Amino acid sequence: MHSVDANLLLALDALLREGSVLGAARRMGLSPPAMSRTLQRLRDATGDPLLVRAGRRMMPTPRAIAIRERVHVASSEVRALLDKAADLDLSTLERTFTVRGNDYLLGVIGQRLDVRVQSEAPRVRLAFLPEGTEDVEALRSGDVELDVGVQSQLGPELRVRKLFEDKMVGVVRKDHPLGRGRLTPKRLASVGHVVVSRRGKGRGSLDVALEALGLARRVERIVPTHFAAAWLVRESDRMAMVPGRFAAQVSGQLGLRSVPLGIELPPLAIALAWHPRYDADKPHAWLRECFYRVAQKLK
DNA sequence: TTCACCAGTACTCGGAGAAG
DNA sequence: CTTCTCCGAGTACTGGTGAA
Repeated sequence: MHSVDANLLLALDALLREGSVLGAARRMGLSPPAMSRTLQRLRDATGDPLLVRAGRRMMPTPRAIAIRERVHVASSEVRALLDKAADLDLSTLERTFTVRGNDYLLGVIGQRLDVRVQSEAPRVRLAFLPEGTEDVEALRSGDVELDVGVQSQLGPELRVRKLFEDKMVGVVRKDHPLGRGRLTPKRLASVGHVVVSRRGKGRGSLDVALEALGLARRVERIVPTHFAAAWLVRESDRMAMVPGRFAAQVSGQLGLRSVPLGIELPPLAIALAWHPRYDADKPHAWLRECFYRVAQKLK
C-alpha cells in the first residue's frame, strides 16, 4: 500500500451504508460519476468488487459485509478527529441524543440530569426511548446512541461504564399489613405480586430465591413499567418489587411504604453502554459524563 | 452505473540564481 | 563548492459533464 486517502475510507463507508453509488454520492456531496470512479479506486485498492450489480440494485460482497462495521467505526473516528468543531462549545451545541432507558432511570436520575443538561447545554435535546427489546443492533447502527440500565447481554465491542448499584425492595400501600413487623420469605409468598416485565414474563430472581426455600409467590399482575407497578399496588393488597432508589423517589408521592425484602437478591448494577464509534465524539463524551456525575451524587 | 473526455489542482523534479 | 529558494514544465489525481 503506497498511501491512504481518508476520503476513500469515508466514501467506502457511504457506499456500504447506502448500498448504492447514487445514494453514496448524495451522502458525500459528489456527482454519481465521481462516486463511481471512487468506487473503482476502492476496488483497485482492496482487490475486491465490494458492490456488484444485482438487477437494479447493488449487492455487497462477503468482503464488504465483513468489513462494513469496522469501516463505519474507522470513518467515524476520522470524522471526529478532523472535525473543525473539535473545541466543544456547549452553549451553542445543537444536537439530539437518543437515549434508551426505562422509567426507573428517569425516576431516579432524570430530573437531575435534566437540570444539568439544561444548564450546561441549553440547546441539546434528549430523546428517551423505551428499553423495548434491548436490541444491541440499535446501538451498533446508531439508532440508539446511549443505553442506560442493567447491561447483561451486550456485543463484545460495546463500551460499558458503571453508574451505580441498587437493590430491590418491596412496595405496598401505606396501611398494608406487610408494612408492620419483619418481612419473612413466608410472608412475602403469602400475598399477590405485581411484577414488572417488558416481555410479559412473570418470573424473576425472587422466584428463584423463594424456590430455594421451598416457597412460591403468586404473580397476579404483570406490567411493563415500575411506575405502573407502583400505581397498581397503591390501592390493592398486592406488593410490587422495585429498585430501592425508585421506591425512595416515589413512595411518598404515591402513598406507598417500601419494605426491605427478607431475602438476599443479587444487586442491580446500572451502567451506560455505547458503541465505540462515539468514543472520540466530544458531545457524546460530555453526555456520558453528565450521566456519571449525576449518578455519583445519588445517596 | 459506467465510460470518455475535460478542467482544475497539487505534487514532483530539474534548472537557475543567490547566499554563505 | 555547497546549500537553499524560486520558478516552470510535466505528471498524477480528482471531480464535473455528457452520452450510452
